[in-house]
Amino acid sequence: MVGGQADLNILAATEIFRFLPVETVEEARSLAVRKRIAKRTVLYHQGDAADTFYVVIVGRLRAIQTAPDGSQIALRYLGPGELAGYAALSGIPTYPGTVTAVEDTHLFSWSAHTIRQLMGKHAQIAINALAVLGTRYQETQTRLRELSTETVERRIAHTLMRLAQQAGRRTAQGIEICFPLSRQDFAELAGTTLHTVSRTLSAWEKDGIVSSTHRYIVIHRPDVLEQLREDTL
Amino acid sequence: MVGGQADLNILAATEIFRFLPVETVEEARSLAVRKRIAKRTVLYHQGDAADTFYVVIVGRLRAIQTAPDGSQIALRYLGPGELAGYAALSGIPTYPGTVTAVEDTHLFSWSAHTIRQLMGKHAQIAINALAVLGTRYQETQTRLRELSTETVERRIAHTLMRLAQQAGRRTAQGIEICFPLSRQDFAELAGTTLHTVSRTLSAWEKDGIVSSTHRYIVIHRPDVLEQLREDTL
DNA sequence: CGCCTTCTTGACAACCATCAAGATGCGTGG
DNA sequence: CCACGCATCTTGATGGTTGTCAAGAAGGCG
Repeated sequence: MVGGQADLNILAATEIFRFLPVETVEEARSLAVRKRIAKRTVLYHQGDAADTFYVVIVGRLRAIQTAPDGSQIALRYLGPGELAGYAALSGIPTYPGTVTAVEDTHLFSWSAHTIRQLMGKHAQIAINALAVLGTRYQETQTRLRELSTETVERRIAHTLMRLAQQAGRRTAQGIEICFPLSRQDFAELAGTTLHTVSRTLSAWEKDGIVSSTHRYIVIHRPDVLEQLREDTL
Repeated sequence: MVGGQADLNILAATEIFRFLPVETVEEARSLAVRKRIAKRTVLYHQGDAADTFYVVIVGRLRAIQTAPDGSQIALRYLGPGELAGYAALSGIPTYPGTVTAVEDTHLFSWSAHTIRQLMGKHAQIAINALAVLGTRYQETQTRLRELSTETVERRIAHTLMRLAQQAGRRTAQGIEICFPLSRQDFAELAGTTLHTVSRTLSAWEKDGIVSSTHRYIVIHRPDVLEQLREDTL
């Protein structure tokens, strides 16, 4: 389905197809289907049958979960090399969240059946997937604890540092979150409201810790945020 | 290390060694080490090197995560057939939480190295592990959303129903949570305080929805709780 | 039987969500 | 190129949910 040496190199660098013999990556590539989706379009909906598995090549996705009453939280942002649709890997029947594109995004995709067969044939793929899920699971557990025990300000600090780690770009000014993120989006990640996020970031901006211009945030003093996280309130 | 047909049957019924040829279960068993720990003792500590993987045979474990300031939440309760120490599976260097025994507990254990070799040799084990982690990950995401968007009462209802599903026993009176759980323990699961849990359960007890006697809870009217979960507040 | 853990209930206050209104700034179309 | 409109952001005022503090009751275990 997909050809070219470049694609091979790209796939070999993704979190799920790492550490594999070239011929295995080649096999995965030969079974993959390319897909492109435009900014703000939906990749799949919460509740849909989890029949496709994706790897992000270029762009960025946002996974959210919506409650019956309409309120929602952001589960995760996904960038190049990361996998989307873990439900298809795990054999979970329906997607637990909705995934939309934050930017124009290129993907590779496989049917759930295909990717599961690949894992059965090449255990390393399953082991890679396990590493990914383990890491995400751990991160979610930590968010749960933060949400449960910490004040909003510290949670916002945590959230920002996590974003920096996942999607930060070092610049002369500090670390920039390299995709557009509104106050509302940020609030859905931190488990609070856009108002509180706005107030907190304003306060930090006064102190020179961060600055933000139209949906892009730059962290000037990661050390101060780090300290905010650690200080026993 | 471990012998006996009974052990073989037990292992073949666990979530990680399901769907395997007998000889593979046999292989896993031959590499396992038995372990017993008494009520209230620690299996491993948060931050310890994740070098051992466990499967619960009899008893019950509690996984908690502690914040630097000492506050903690319950990540999960683990019963027979469930795995403990997923970090050792995923290649995460240290345990993200502390696991203690709620009751006297029998376990099988493998070194991280051994279990990872087993997965490399038998992809189905890795795929089983993936199913387990995927399910737990999804559950944690749901808890995160609940904690983020729902009122305490609804969260307590959710928590109780989840407990019923994971460790409930049908009786003439209703569904009983089949291990001792203090108000404090419950609060750490629901992400609130023991006071709020106490108040809420008292109110429900007045309405005949639940009853509780010394760390054991019985749900008389699961339907009412279910409705509480769904009603848009 | 007594101590200690667990549980209940009340009073209070703080944190943060909600409501409200205005300011800013980007994109689009004229 | 400019201006209008809409999305986004800021800031203030208010109130509710729920955590915190306090003290006593209940019940099990040694």
